[in-house]
Amino acid sequence: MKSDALRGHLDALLLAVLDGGQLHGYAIIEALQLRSGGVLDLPTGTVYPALRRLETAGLVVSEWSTVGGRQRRTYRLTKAGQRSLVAERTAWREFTTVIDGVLGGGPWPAQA
Amino acid sequence: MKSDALRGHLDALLLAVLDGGQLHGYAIIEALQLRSGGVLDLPTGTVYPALRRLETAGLVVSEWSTVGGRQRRTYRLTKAGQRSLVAERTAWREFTTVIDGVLGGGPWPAQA
DNA sequence: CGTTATATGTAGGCAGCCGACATGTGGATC
DNA sequence: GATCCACATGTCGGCTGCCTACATATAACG
Repeated sequence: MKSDALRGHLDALLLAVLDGGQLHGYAIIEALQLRSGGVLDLPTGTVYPALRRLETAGLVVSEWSTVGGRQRRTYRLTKAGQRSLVAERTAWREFTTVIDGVLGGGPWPAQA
Repeated sequence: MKSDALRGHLDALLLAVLDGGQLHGYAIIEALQLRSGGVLDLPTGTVYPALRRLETAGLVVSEWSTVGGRQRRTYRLTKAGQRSLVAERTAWREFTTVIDGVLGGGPWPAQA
């Protein structure tokens, strides 16, 4: 899958995995791999800055902890983040409907 | 719909409308509006350069004509373009499947 | 004669994602 | 006890691609 396709949908993915419970960055990457059947393998250079952006936007909050001597920054959704996730899911559905409508139609899918 | 979402899918849209028959740039924009129910309103600054790119890539060819005193550049799919469209449709299906899998799952969609 | 619809095009900018790199711990292997 | 890998976080620079704004020209309508 060409990486450009992800553009603009990354936030939705991150919010979605965090909807299943709080996770730290590394675990988020693993969760995305698992949920996507191994297709999504997002680099840290993509995920970590994205999480910071979400936190700046108030959609997630983070908390440091130490597990087995290792530093972890655990993120969880805020109320605003949950609302945003709902909006993202709706936007995604609309988006796919529109693209499907254009791609799907054979010669011409009848207008209006 | 935020325009970033389109990233990486524009080529597929253009190829798809041209699959219904040859069209000139302006008509392509109108066709996309029509097929999307008015949601897609792509600016000329997006569509025209994209068509040039597709032509450079050998996926479409263009031909000038004059209709009612107005210059038109009409594009049509090449064999490579049709093949590319098939590939784009497949990629789109895989893409939506993956994202749906991540977004859709409630708390956890059962692994592997 | 001015405005709108038709029709094409370019240049510059911005945002998002990624590649490469840097840093540090813990456990296993040799 | 040294080395290597998995775990864990982070930054910076760059590329790519879409959009805004602008420029141009004809036809039709008022």
